[in-house]
Parts: sequence; structure tokens; C-alpha cells
Amino acid sequence: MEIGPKLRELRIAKNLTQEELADRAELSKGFISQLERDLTSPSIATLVDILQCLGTTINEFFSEDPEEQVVFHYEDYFEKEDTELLNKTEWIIPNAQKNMMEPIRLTLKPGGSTYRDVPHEGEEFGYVLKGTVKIHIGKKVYTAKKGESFYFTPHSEHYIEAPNSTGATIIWVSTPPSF
DNA sequence: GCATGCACGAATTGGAGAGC
DNA sequence: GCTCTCCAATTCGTGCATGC
Repeated sequence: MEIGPKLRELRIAKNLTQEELADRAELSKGFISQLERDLTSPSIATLVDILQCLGTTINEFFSEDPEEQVVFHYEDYFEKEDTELLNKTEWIIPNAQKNMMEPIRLTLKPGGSTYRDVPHEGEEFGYVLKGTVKIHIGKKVYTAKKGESFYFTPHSEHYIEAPNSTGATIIWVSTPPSF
């Protein structure tokens, strides 16, 4: 990556000469000149000093400022249907495993269920959009119907099922173990 | 495995000089 | 005179070999 032109741009924006910047960063003016022409590369410590003098941080300096996707559309979704367990999982935020939250829309056919998840770190939250679900956490069973929500820490084996009479659709948000 | 010494390259300095 | 570039010299960091 060429940092020289970017450094020069920042220095000029601050109305500083190479000598003034060198004084502030406790470096030589010759070295600043070489840096701006990409004839040499600074150590991390030196770059941090220079950027401090230019009123910025190393994070901002190297940030490419990518456009963050905020709104996700149906075509962004990834879905998987399990004909054995009678459920359909839609990852409504793609690649969310790397985020702090992993939201999915889960549709359970009558008598359908999720797979039995082993205990893990993190937290689980759900909101029932349609129907009724039974939440199995260890040996306990909780019921939540349309408009209700549930929240638990998955320290025991857990899964969700829909009664034989009705199916259900829920929004399910879990946090990965690393969080 | 750890400490020491050595060699080498990269980082940095600071004076000299060129261009405007 | 100010700003910038060039370049030789110095300092620093790292990898490698050697000995304990």
C-alpha cells in the first residue's frame, strides 16, 4: 500500500511543512520527505507518532471505509429446508456468523422441530410471528405463542418444536459462542 | 532450550544543495 | 529564504550460528 501520497495530503491539509511535521513527530525532515515519496516505510511506532501529529489514528488512516450493507432483501437470504425435521431455516442476514448476532427466520411445519443443539456459550432470543412453539431447554419445556418472545442462555441441550396441530414461524437470534 | 555474538538490511538522521 | 530532495553515516532490529 502506498502511504506516502496519503501522508502528504494529510500534512498539507493541516498546513504543515515537512520540517514542521518532522519536528512534531521528533523525526528528521529528510525522513518525512522519503516517506511521502514512498522511498521508505516507517515502523508502526513511527507511523502512529506521525498520524497523531496529523490528528488521526492508524485505524482511520488504513480504513477503506467500505459501504456497510444495512438493509437486506429477500434475494440476500439463504435458506435450507430439512424435510426430516419439517423445518425451513432462512438466514435473513447473510454471513452473520461473523457478527455478534445471527438472526434467522425459522418456519416449522406442524410437528416440525429444530435439531437438538448442544450446550454452548452465548444467548438465544426468539419472537413468534405465527403459531405456537414449545422451547425445550434441558428437561424444561416452555410455550410461546404469536406475539410472544423468549430469551435464554443455552447452557443445556435445547431445541424448538411446533405442535402437531399448528405450524409456527419465528425470528430467532443467537449470539455465537465467541461473544 | 536459552544466551551470546555477529552480519546484514532496514530505518533514521542531518548536512548539503537545488528549485522556486 | 523557504521548501524539498539527495545521500552518506549512524542506529536499530532481526535472523542465524555457536556454545553452554
